[in-house]
Amino acid sequence: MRTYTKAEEDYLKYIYDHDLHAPNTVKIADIAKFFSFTEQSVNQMVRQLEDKGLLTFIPYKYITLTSKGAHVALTLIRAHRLWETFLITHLGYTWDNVHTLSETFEHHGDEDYLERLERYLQFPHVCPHGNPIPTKDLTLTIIPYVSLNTLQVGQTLTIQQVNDEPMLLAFLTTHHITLQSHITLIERDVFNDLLHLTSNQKTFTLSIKHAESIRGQLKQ
Amino acid sequence: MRTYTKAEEDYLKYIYDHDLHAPNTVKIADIAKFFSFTEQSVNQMVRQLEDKGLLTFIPYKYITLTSKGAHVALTLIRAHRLWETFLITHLGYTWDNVHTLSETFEHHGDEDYLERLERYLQFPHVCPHGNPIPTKDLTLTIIPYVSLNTLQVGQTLTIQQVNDEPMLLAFLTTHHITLQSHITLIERDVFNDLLHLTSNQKTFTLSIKHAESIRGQLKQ
DNA sequence: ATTAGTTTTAAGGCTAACCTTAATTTAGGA
DNA sequence: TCCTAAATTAAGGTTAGCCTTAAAACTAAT
Repeated sequence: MRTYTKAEEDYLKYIYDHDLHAPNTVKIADIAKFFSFTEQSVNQMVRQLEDKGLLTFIPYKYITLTSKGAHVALTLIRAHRLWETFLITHLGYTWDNVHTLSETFEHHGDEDYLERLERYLQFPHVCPHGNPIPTKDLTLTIIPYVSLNTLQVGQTLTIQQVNDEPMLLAFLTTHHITLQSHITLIERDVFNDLLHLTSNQKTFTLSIKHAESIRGQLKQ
Repeated sequence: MRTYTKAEEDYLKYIYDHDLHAPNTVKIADIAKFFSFTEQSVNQMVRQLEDKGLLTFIPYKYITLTSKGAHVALTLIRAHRLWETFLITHLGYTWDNVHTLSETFEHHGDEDYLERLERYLQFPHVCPHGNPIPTKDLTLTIIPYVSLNTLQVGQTLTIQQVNDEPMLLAFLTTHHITLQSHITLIERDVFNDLLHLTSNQKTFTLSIKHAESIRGQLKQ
C-alpha cells in the first residue's frame, strides 16, 4: 500500500518546503542539520531518492525534486491539510492539536479516498491554518502574504496564515489570536531578535523566528 | 503512538473472534493454521502476549484474552467499524470496498479521535454490514440472529448482518442483495455443501461456508 | 595554489519484529 | 500404560530500513 517509506517521504517533504522558500539552495548539509543525521547518511538517502527518480542532485550545487518527487510531496501536503480540515471542522479538534494525528494519517491510504474526502469537505482552498491545499492535479496556489516579521513599527497585520507548529499555535491560542486577528508592531528589539506586539489590547513578545511563521496582509 | 505491533494486534483479533464463536477452544494450532505460521512461531508470540498481560494460556487447554487483551481487540473492532461507517455513509464507499482502508486506519490513532468520530457519526449501533459497534466502554451487544445456513427448505431470511468479507460482499452486490433483502432456501445440496437460494425472483447458489457469514431473522 | 566547504566511498552496526527448522518434552485420553 | 496431539526449547535466519564512523576525494572561490 505504501509506495515510499516514511523516511523517504519525510526527506521529500523537507526538500519541497525548503525549495519553496529558497529555490535551488537545498544542500546535503541542510537536510542533515534539519534531521540531525550525518551528511553521509543523507548522501545515501539522496542517492536512493535519485535512483527512484524523485529528485535530481547536482553536487556542489543543489538538490531539487523532480516532478515525480514534487508529486509525492504535494500529495502528502494535500493529505495533511485535508485531514486537518476534517479533524477541525467536523471532529472538533483545535488548530493547535491536530498536527500529530494529521501527520499519522497523511502517510496512509490512496489518492481515491483523498478525492472523496476533498469532495466531502466541499473542496476547501485552505486548511484551518490558512495554508493552501493542493488540488487534485497538485497545483498549489501561493498567496503573496507578507510575514509578521516584515512589519514596520506602527503597522498592523491581519493574520491569514500560520505555519502548522503546535507550540506556536498553542501560544497564539492562549493570546486569543486566530486567523483574521490584527497584530500591531510596537517595537523591534534587534539585539534580542524579538518583536513587541499588540493584539486584543494586550502586549506580548515574539521571537523573529516565530514571527516568520505568521503571515497576512497589511492593514491600511 | 502505536502501543502494540500489527502482528500482535492481528493475533488478538483472531483470538477474540475465535473465542467469541467457540468459547474456550483457542489452541496454538488454530492460530498457526489461520495465519499459516508454524506452531513454534505462534507459541513464541503467545508467550509474548502473555508477558504483556494480554492473554492467558493454559497449556493443553486453551488460550483466552485477559480483559486487557479484550480491550485491545474490541478497540480495533470499534475503530474498524466506525471507519467503515464513515467511509460508506460520508465518503461514498460501498460495503464491498471499504475493508482494506478500514484495516489500515484501525491500527492508527488514539481513543480520543475515535470518540470524536463516534459522536460525529451520531453513535451508530451497527456498521454498514450490520455488525455491532463496541461502545466507548467496549461493550459489544450481540444480537441473536440466525445464520442463513440454519434455514429449512422453504423458509425465508431477512438479512441483518454480513461478515466483512470483500468477496462475499461483492457477490451479494452483483445479485442486488443488501441488508433487509429476503432470501429463501430452495434446496440444500448436502453432497456438495451448497445451498440453492432465491432472492429478487432469481435463483443462485452459495456454499455453506459463505452462508454462515450471513445472518438475520426468519420471516414468518 | 590553497583551503574550506562539500561530497563520496567503504564497511559495518543497529533496531524492530517476526518467522523457521530441528529436536524434545509433556499431558491427557483410550 | 501408551500413544498422539500439543507444547516447548534452542538456535538461527530474515526482512526492512536506516544510520554511523572513518577516511578520502573533490570543487569552487579566494
